[in-house]
Amino acid sequence: MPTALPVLQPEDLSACCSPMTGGVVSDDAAQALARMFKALGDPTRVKLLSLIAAAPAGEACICDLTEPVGLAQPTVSHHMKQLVEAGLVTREQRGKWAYFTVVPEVLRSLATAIAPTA
Amino acid sequence: MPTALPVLQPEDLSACCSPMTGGVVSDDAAQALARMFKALGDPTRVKLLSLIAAAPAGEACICDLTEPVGLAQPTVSHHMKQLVEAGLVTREQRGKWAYFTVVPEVLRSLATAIAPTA
DNA sequence: GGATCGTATCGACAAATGTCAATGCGTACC
DNA sequence: GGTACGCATTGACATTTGTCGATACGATCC
Repeated sequence: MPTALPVLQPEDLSACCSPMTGGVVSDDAAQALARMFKALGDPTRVKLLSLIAAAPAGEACICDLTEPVGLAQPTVSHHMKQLVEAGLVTREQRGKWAYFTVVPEVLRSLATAIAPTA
Repeated sequence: MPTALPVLQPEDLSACCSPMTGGVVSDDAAQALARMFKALGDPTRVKLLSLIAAAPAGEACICDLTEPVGLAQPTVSHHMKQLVEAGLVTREQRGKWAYFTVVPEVLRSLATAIAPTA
């Protein structure tokens, strides 16, 4: 990363997530959308998101995720950082553990952005 | 690309596109989903998809796309190949021109896959 | 304070990605 | 046939990405 993009905030959704197929998107919107899609563009991260969503209280810590995806802890931590920076997941520190939760509004916005208008 | 993955077919959708957040996805589903998301994980390709969808008959040739995205013709061709291989777009040769069209069913499936169940 | 545990960061590395100039391949038109 | 045009492929390059071991940071517990 050249200059460390800021974490995407839910407030940015209005600027990005009108349907992609309902008219040419602006450069900024394309950038914001691509940022989120890129975060989902790795099988491990798709699985991580799915694991978190399916976890008991809709939240999971790194220790819950390492074994299911079969990767080393630093690698999982790295992937989670990507998901957080894309705004798809939030991170909350509780004691020694970091709990991750999906952000449904962002997923919903992404879904509407991708759904064809026709 | 190590071994040139086959082009994703719409028939594969059932295997991949149940909601990501409605239970842990299989490795195959994660792979298929990530493949499509990765194709959308570049601002240029988001814009290309948007341009095609917004084009007069819902179709566009490379020559229509080069100028709006401001990239060289081989680069645009390369990006289009990615979108086609991900199954998001189809390619049809008519005379000298190659016409590209979005595949609404695939976009719809992707949208439902990403939409939170809760 | 010291030990332990869960995460994050760093450094390194191979592999993949985005980009372009040059070139090849079909198709249309003369 | 020859020429022009649209597009794909190739080769090259810098950048980014996914991965891990080693290490650092913070919180908890003794």
